[in-house]
Amino acid sequence: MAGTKDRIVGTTGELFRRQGYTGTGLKQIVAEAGAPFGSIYHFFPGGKQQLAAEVIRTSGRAYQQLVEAILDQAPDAVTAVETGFAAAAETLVATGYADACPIATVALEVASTDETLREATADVFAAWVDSGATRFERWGFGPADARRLAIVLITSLEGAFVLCRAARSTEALTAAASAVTAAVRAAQAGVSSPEER
Amino acid sequence: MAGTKDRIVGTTGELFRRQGYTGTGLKQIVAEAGAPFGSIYHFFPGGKQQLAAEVIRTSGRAYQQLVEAILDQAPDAVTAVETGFAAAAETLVATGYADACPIATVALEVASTDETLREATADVFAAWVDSGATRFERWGFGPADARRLAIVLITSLEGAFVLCRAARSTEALTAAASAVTAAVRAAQAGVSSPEER
DNA sequence: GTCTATAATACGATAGAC
DNA sequence: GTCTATCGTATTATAGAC
Repeated sequence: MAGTKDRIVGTTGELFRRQGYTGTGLKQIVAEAGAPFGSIYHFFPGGKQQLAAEVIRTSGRAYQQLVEAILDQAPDAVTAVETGFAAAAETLVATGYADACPIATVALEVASTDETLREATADVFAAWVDSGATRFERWGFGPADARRLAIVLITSLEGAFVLCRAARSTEALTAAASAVTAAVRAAQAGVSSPEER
Repeated sequence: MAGTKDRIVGTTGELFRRQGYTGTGLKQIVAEAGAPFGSIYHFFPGGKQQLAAEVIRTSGRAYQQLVEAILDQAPDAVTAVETGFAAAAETLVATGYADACPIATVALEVASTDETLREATADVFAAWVDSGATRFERWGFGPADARRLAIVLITSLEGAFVLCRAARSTEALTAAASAVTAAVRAAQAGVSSPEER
């Protein structure tokens, strides 16, 4: 089965991840999705922008669930972080450094050019932060630390993706993971400033 | 003065930072640079790709010197990190969340679509890492830790830029800074893996 | 070298037959 | 609801006058 609309959203998500928003044409989308051109404007009367908004939210939700599945298997925060970054590195290599964050490229493109789509990316990131914070709280951190660590986790992952895709190397993911675990351990020790040791 | 070529490169850099590579047209570039259209192909026979390659390397070098100037004023690594992230946040707010990393958007766009430009972005990031590593060595870290911390610094900055520009908030930069300082302090303590405590 | 006009093509979007 | 043909307008790139 797989309805035409879902097929359009799915392939658009893959194309956005590799080529970005402005770099992906509607013609290419329908060609790769095996859909007639008119279907886009039938399902998305708002055109490319409306399609993009739905793609951002859909792929953002899917990626969140993927990461949650990995994090929820880990017994503690440090293990979760290490497993998550290792999985990200594996995916990156397996896809020829193409499949990293599904919305980062689009997020940077639209941040200063399209307010509607910027809000869509902001909503996705906010949901990711909430999801991560919930898990850090489960692992015993207070609300403030949990939120901060969730942001650290996501920013480190996003930044590493940028360097890894450019350099075609996973080194940045390894380095970033070490910083996140350092931040986690510092919070576990109850200090976000130095002192003891 | 300011030669036509330099003016084209400069405005292209500003446009790339806000709109990305595919989102910026050559017509818009010459219009904003106050240059005739033909000048682009006079100075850059290779067209948009050659112009982009030069813009990536030029703006990458400029941003590196800007960051180095900030880092070199700090007495120690932690102060340098904190000052650097604070400066980035100030710039971000002052420019309406437009001026973050000059090449990140382009780097993600071309990573899987243009091998020539991907290499240009990779070279820039590599130079940044070397520059940062040199400074961490100056602050007393061994070569391996220095390189790792430099990568941590850059990835954290890049990732925070993504979230900050999307959310129009500097919270991610603050959180990211705390992780970098945690990583720096962990390296200072001589442990990058757990054990003692 | 500077600048303009234009070619060839791709874009997003629309109209309308089926 | 599916599909095609097409409309304007963008794009990159080129040719050629000055």
